[in-house]
Amino acid sequence: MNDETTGAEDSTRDFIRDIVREDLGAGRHTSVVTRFPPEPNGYLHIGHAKSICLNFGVAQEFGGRCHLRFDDTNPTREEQEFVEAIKEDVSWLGFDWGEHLYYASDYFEQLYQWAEGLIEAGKAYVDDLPVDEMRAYRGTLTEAGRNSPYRDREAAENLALFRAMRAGEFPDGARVLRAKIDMAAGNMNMRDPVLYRILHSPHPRTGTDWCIYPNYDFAHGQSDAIEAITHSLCTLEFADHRPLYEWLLESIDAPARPKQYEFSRLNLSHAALSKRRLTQLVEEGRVSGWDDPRLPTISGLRRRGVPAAAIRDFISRLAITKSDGLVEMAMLEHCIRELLNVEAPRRMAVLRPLKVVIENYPDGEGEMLVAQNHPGNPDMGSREVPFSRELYIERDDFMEDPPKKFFRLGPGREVRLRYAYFITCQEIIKDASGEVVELRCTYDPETRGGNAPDGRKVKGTIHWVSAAHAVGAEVRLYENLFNSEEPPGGDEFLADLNPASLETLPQAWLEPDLATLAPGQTVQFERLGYFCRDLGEATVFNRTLGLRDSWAKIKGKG
RNA sequence: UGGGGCGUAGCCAAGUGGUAAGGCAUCGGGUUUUGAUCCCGUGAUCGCAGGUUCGAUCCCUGCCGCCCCAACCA
Repeated sequence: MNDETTGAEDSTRDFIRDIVREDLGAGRHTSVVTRFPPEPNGYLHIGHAKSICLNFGVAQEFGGRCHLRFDDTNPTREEQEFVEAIKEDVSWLGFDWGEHLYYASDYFEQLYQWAEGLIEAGKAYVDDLPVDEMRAYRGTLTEAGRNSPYRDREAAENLALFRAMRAGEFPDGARVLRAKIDMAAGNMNMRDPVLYRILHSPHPRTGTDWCIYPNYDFAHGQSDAIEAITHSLCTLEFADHRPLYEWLLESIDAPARPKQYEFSRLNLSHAALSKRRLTQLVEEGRVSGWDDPRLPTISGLRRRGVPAAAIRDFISRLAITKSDGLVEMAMLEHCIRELLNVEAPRRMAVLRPLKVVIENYPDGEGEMLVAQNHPGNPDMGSREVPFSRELYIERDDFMEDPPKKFFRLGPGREVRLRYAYFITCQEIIKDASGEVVELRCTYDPETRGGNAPDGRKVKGTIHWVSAAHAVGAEVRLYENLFNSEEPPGGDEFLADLNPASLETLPQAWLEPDLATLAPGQTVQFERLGYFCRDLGEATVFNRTLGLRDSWAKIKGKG
């Protein structure tokens, strides 16, 4: 992988980097420490890439470090498989946490001790209210909540109860530990938030050691403090939690006082970027898995053939702000094409084959023609491509009754076969149903390589593959998974699924050189787009992205 | 009707009391053995209304709109 571009230039400026720069300059910190804190309950997607690039990027740029910390406080929905996938994805994106791999579960004992301290200080209490009751007591957005009848228990009783909770003396949901703050607070998060709940569920890392687990608010900030995180960067929806984050750090007399800053999350058009939706798509089998190439997951993009550098570049063009918007998929596509245009070697492949017989080319003979691996970059060298009497060309490159603006093959028309010869269509052969099944053409031996000695020009150049030498493959074409820029909410987003998001072409013909292409390697099929050999199925090629197609626009206009 | 956040071209955005960077998209044009690439060119009464000022997108006031919060999720 080419890691020349990290996507995080030193010139990058945004309000967070300004704060870091200012903090460092004022001597509030000697170095920056950030963290990327995923919950291992799903795969990472491109939205996470924004956070990863920000956190690791800031650390890199300011000579600090970034921790990878799993926020594994809910054993009922987290799995080891996700931990492994997340580590792989972060690494693949090009970031290194070094020795700094942590788990919130590593801090469970410390967290528990802090909770006892809170109880002793009269800042937390055990509440016996059932969930629905607690909800009713919480009030609404416009009405203050009421104090729980258990709110004024003595510290000693709370302590005994909390210890009994830990000892497993109560069933799930029987009691919780709550912070004692203010049931009338405008900020709902301050209305005596739950800190611990009973969950008789084995944890992937701590096994059955615990049956009470801290929730996000009592784990995140504390973990940040334990790791001496200086800048805790999260998305906007946590802004309301900041007062609680600070209240808790203050109340437990934390070993460090990290500061939380919020930025807007990434929204991408024509895609689903919420964990809930992605999980649903995967679990309901709407896609083939977390790494389905149509998904905006990191593993899906990788399988699709998108280079990590393109993702980093895309993220670097996004600004870190607090305004939430919807970034057009076209932006991502541009970054992918821009990178692949430079790096992808060129090859020829015919996706929807139409047979062509060169009548004046000697039967049973053949020759090797030289093709550039990248017309714009001679350093990438050239290769030889076999040519013979029978070829395949793209069906779209022939029209029986072509409009004036169509530059490709038609009855009596002459075109150039890329890196080969000029050919002229002499005859069309159709089957019983009238479908064109074969073209009989003649070639001009004088045009070998693609230029005519007499200086005559042709309007079009088309790609081809020698039938006898071609390698067969299945090619999968992908389109946006959703029709709408912004799929509707609820389960209605399923109705917006694009039925044409995957088109499988069972019998495509590739130039022989492609037989040796490594899995995951992306090349350009000339005039068609960027494709890569699938990471799993060797005979499958995935289309990363098509080339920009101005002909489609002309054609579309009629 | 409570709390928090945000409103600069179709999209992402920079910017600042002195009259609006850049990228993407779009639409024109040029080059081209990929209708690709590349190269040129193309768009803004800065949410609205008042006010302060010689002058406001930037300051003040009011209004409007959008997003988030009432899980023992994160």
